[in-house]
Formats: sequence, structure tokens, C-alpha cells
Amino acid sequence: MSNQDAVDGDESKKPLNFIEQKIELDIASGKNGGRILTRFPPEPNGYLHIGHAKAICVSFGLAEKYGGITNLRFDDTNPEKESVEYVDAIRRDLTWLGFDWKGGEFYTSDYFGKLYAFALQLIDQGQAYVDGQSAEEMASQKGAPGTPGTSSPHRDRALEENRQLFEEMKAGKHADGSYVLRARIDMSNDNMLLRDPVIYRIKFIDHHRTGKDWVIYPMYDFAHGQSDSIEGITHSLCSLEFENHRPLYNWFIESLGIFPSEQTEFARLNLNYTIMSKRKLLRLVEDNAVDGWDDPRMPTISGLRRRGYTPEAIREFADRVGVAKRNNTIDVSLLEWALRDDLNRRAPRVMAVLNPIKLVVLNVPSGEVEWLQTDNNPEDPEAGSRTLPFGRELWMEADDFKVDVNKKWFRLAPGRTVRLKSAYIVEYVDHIEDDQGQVLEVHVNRVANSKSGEDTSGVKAKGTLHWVAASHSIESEVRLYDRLFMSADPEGGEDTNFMNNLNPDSLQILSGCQLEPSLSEASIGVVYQFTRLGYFTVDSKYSKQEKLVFNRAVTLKDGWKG
RNA sequence: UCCCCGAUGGUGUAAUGGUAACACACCGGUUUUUGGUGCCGUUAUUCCAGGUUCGAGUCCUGGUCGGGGAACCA
Repeated sequence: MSNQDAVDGDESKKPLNFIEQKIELDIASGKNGGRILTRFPPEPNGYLHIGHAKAICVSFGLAEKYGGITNLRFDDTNPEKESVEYVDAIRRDLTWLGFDWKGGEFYTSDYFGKLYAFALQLIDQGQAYVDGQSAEEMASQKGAPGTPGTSSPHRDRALEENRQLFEEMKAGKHADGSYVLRARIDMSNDNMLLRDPVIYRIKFIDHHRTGKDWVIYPMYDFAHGQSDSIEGITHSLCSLEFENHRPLYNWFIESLGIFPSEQTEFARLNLNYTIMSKRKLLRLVEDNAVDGWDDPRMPTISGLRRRGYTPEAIREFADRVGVAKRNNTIDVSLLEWALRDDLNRRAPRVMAVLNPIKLVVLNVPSGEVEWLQTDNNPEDPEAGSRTLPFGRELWMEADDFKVDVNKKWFRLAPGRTVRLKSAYIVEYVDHIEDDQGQVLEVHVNRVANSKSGEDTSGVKAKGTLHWVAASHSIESEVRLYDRLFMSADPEGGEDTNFMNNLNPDSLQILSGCQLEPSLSEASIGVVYQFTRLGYFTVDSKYSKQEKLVFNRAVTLKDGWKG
């Protein structure tokens, strides 16, 4: 497929975002021979979250759209915070999302040797020097926005001396913090990052990949552009916060005379009622405010997966939020919409009663079991059908019966008639309450000739209720989730505020829920619609064959204003 | 105080000097053996002031507001 084919076709009607426009311009002008290579460069110091999912979809999606490929590169230049646990989790999440790093898997640490050589090159070109001052001293010389900085006393150190000291740093002859290597740029630049930034520091810390091989580690700015360049990345896409870094990114590439990768920044994803900072997510985990990185309330990919989100829904969501340069806050309802939209088409429907009370059909003989046919998914005829046991004693939802009701009430009540989904129309007879007025049982009679699909009774029922036959039900636990934070902007206030903003009711555990028998076969990864209730999936952590545990991914949209 | 970026309905995104549109949310109607889905519809938008132009959301100037920017983090 030529690039032009990718540009034409059905997709061409969709408006292009600013990066797509730029790429099409690049292709048209023959830049890099039309080659497109992007990269996704996570630091392995935390789990991927929904914000990363957007970045992933942008970098992978753009490459795919224009006939290119994408590299996965672990940006592991700071061994203090990084570990192989995170590397594995990131790989797993990427694969689950359905992305394939066809360009290959790389690590910035693969380039430590080349980066060291680049540093020597800068020293030899008089563009880097070793500074032996303390961090505080260097900070004070940095100046301030609007005020130029002053030069380090070591700024004009002789080339040979710089080289020797840097080689000694590498050889481990100097202690942590005793020396750094700095780029020699411009101490009065308006961009503070260009005021002789530190590019190498000493750290006597084992690296999760290179072990004790190195005691000097490159800083982000000295590693990122060069790594892009080494891999021949054509379009290096990152978030807005790196805009100020672009001049530095370009300065290194130009000074070293290496392949000119080009950085373009776009706005990261923000979601209301959600925190996206890795540091704060880590805090939630460490303080046990949640059940680990994959708690179903977490915005992590692993949390969303455990909750019942599908990769398709997440990718659709990422597509819909768009790519632009202005800061944004997406409404979580868009994420939920994407899930419902996907699951409505695909999820098998089953019956489950979360807060069960007895429903006794008086005119059905006890012991009688009738197997009724029901569609697995009315949206998808291919999904087929199954049978459901029906009998005298059923479970119904406590919420579906009320004594005092108005005309908007469609469900069961004294004097009312409702249809039991895929079964019969039933009419109220009486009910039993306990001392506190809690309804324990509702008694109804089945309307003759009202069987689902062959109803000739002429009786019309406004409401339809879900139910489960008591004789064949499976008892299980169901976990309902609400948003983790009460405030729409939990990161907005003071830094520590987000922990005080936790929603105390974000997790509700229901036991004694009654499920239809087919759910005994439920397996991890399949998401079901519990009729009238929402989408649910088996919890991958706590569910056992003897005691199933389900998570609610999202409710059904509730149109009832009752 | 200085530098960079941005500003279009409630929330996002488009309109590339020529009728401000699409999605989500909201509200209403309709269909429905899920108060779901589907279908139809309502409400609502160019930060401000000048300028250029036959014509400005778009270009220019100035302002306002928001975000980012000083780490031996990425």
C-alpha cells in the first residue's frame, strides 16, 4: 500500500488532526523518503493508565495509518525508580490493548555506550564540561526567569581535563554527587533548560538491566533525542510538558550531527473525577486506599481490564478524545459510553438478581421446572439462544417491588401486572413483610396463555422484570464500583488534598446475589450484561469456582426519572 | 518579572479567508418482552478591543484569562 492510498480511501473524509496534517505534509515533501517510524517511550516506574492509552493510540495509530511502524522503548535512565516488574506490566498491558511493537523493543540503557561516546564528542567540541559544585551552588547560578544566570567557575575547564574527569566519573573514581557533566550552552537563555543543563550524573545504584556496569547515568534530555535519532524515529510524539525541551532536543541532535528526529507535542488526556499522576496513583497503592495497581477503580489499564473494560472500548475512547494542543478535561461519561457502545453489541445477556427477595408464583405447582428459551443477545442474532429454568419459587430484585407507587411506576406493586422477562406475565396477589416493614416475599399468579413468544392472553404489562429460579440459582458475590473521588478535579486543590477526596462509597460488596445457572461456566475476560443492571465480569483476583465474584464494569444508562 | 503554548456550546473536537459542524452530556418524543438499544427532535458556541478584507473563528496588533517552564526526575 502506498502512502497515498492511506491518505485517500474512506478515511480521507474524516478531518485530520494537526499531527496528521504535518505528517501528510512531510510525506508530500518526500521527507525521510516517506518513511514513518514512531515510538512509545514509557519509563518503567509505574503502571500504564488511561492517559498512556491515548498516547499509545496516537503513536501507534499514526504510524499504522501512514504505513509506518512503532518502536517500544523503555526509557530507563534512572535506576532509582525503575524495575523489571514495571517492564513486564507495561508489555502485558500493551499486548492486551492490541498493539504490536513491530519496530522492535528497545531500552535507553541499550544506548549507554553510545550516549557516553556522544558525551565525549561534546566535550571534545568544547560543548560540555565537568562541574564539581554542589547542586545548591549550581541552582543559585542558574538565575531566574527574566534574570540571567552566572557562569560556573568550571565552565572554561580545559578540554583534556574535562575528558579525564568524565572518564574517571565513568570508572567509578568519584562519589555520588561529586561531579556532573553539563552541556555548555547559554547561561542567560530565556529558556531555563538551556542554561547549561546537567546531562550526566553519578549514581552507584544497580540498574535493572545493566547491573553494576555503569555508575554514571544520562539525564532525560541527553538520552531521549539521541535515542530517537539512533533508532531513526521520524516523528517523536510527546505531551505538551516537553515543549520547553524541544530546543534542547534539537540542540543535541545538531551539535552531534546525527539523524534529525523531530519532536511534536500534543495535549495529554485528563479525565474528571480521576487522577492521572503516576506518583499519586502509587500513593493510593502504598496507602492501601485501593487494592493494588489493578484495583477496578484505578484508571490503570490493568484496573480497567479487571473491571471489565475491553481493549476495543479503550481504543474507541482514545480515538474520540481527539488530538490537539490545548489542555482538556474529558468527561468520564465518554469513557463509559465507549464501553457500553462496545458491550451492547457484544455482551451476552444473562439474568442475575443482586438484592434478592422471594417471588412466589402461587398457581405454579411446586416442584415443576419448565425450561424456557431466551436470546443470548437481542442485538446480535448470531449469538443464539439458551434455556432458563422457571418454577414456582423465584428470586426477584427488592427494588422491583414497592407498596406505595405513582402512575410512573412500571414495576410490581399491589394491583399491578408485570412480565417476567422471557417467561410469563404475572399479577400481584399479596406480599409478606417483617416487623420493620421490609418486604420478604411477593406472591403473584401467572396469567394464562402469556408465555413469552406465544402470548395470546391479551393482557398488557408495562414493565418487564428480570428473575432467577430459586431451585437452580447460583449464589455469588458482586462488587459495585462508583467513582474513586468525589470531586470532579481531585488533583486541583492542594497537593495532599486528593487523599481527602476519596469517595467512601466507591466499593460496595454484595453477597447472596443469585445468578442464573449458565453463569457457572463464566470465565475471566468475558463481560456479560446482567439484564437491566449493567455489565459485569468475573473478578480475576478473587473469584473461585466455588464462590464466584463479579465486578460491575458500568451500569446501563438509567433513563428512569421516577 | 522573563520565555513557550493555548483560548470555538456543559465537555471535547472540526471548519485550512466564504452558510460555525460532529460526538458525548443534557432535555423531550417515539419504538421496545432490558425504564437498555435504535430512531427523531430541542437547547446551547467563536475570550476582549482595534485593524486588514467585499467577507475574519481563521490573518495582523494590543490586552485578558488558562497551562507549562528553575530537579544530579521523566
